[in-house]
Amino acid sequence: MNDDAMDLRARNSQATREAISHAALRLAIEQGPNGLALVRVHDIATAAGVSPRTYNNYFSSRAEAICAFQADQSRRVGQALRSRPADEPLDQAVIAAVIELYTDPEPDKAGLRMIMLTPELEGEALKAFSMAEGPLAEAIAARTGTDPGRDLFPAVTAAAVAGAIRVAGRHWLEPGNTESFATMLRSALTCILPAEPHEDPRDR
Amino acid sequence: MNDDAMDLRARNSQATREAISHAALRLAIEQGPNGLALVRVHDIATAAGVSPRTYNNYFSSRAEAICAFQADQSRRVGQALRSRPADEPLDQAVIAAVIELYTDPEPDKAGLRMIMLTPELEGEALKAFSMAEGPLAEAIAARTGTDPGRDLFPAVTAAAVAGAIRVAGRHWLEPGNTESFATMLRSALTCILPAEPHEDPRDR
DNA sequence: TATCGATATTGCGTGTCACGCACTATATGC
DNA sequence: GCATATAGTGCGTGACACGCAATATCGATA
Repeated sequence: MNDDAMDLRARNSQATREAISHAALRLAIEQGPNGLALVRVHDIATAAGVSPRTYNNYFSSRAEAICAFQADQSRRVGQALRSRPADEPLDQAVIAAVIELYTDPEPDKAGLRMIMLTPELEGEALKAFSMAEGPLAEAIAARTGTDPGRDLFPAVTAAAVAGAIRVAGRHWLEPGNTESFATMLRSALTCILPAEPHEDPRDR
Repeated sequence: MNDDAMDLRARNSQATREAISHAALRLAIEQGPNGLALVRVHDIATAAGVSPRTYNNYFSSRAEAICAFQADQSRRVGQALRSRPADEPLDQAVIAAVIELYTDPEPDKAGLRMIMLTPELEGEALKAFSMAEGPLAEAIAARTGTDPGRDLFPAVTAAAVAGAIRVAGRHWLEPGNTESFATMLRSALTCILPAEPHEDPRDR
């Protein structure tokens, strides 16, 4: 995660990756949610200062490049939860972690709008948000002491959290909306987070 | 939904749609999760008895055709919830509706495995499951008397339910697993369903 | 039942894309 | 400073999605 932790090659690689992804998102935003077809691979590559073939070494579709930032963000949720104090109740820890992660740099409304409101990006956007589920489920399992192999709670909760973030984003983008993103996230997450995992009566 | 409720033309349309989708899924299963590239559009069209161009009138990608059944299934969740008795508590109603819908015809394990375990299908599979969210959120809002414009509860719960179904499916597919799909669904849904919507302290 | 009109199906052409392969340039480690 | 692993690139290919226009087919109505 820290650039210092990576060797020089990996850092360069990461840099071009971000250059491509950033260029892709920027160009997509310029054309708006209905002009995605106008964003050609050649343009993205040129804007990022690489050849089209190189673009394709990093991403296997335009959608993937455009949504890469959201995907990376999602991947960090698990780690964010792990960095919360261990004695914090699960619900508060998750809420705090998510809010911190999604509002530390001012969230990019244009980018989120592009990703969530472009029909051709729907699948990739869902993939991006669902990237949080795996690591998050593990972090939840670690925190609650549940075995993710037997108990569905961690995976289900992780999926629910990812869904709540998505819904919060959607509502945040809605036209007449004055609330902050943090507020929307808290409202959404509160809907599905119990303080402790339920006892499943079927558990053995 | 009832065939009788549709125009004859619409019924034929639906029939070819299903023929194409069915052929696509069948061919995909034959090649397995790692041979999706071998399923050509031409093969799907031929197997369905239509021209390649016609296939493309119904679906705009192979992935969409393959996942169409799951998508249709998801679309029915809202209606299934509405058909539960009005005095049933929300959690029980949702659980009963989902189990009924997903186990009435014996669930197609091979199809589910194909859809959920094929990397190239991941985005489309997520889209398919998320198809449930819209109608389901409306049904939940209707049942709980909440205004989906102001309150995030219906949308968030719908997303959580869709996620829980997904996770249940994933676990159901896991190798050493003797439980029935219904059991997995109940376990998963129990993790995220409160009997009643929470009071959001921020509500006004 | 015969005819008309709407609609589904199809063929063709086009632009784009993803990717395998082989070659070159670059920089990393010794 | 040199050998070598790794990133970047050019070219060629196969497949795909889709617009357009012509045709076949079906369903309703008199």
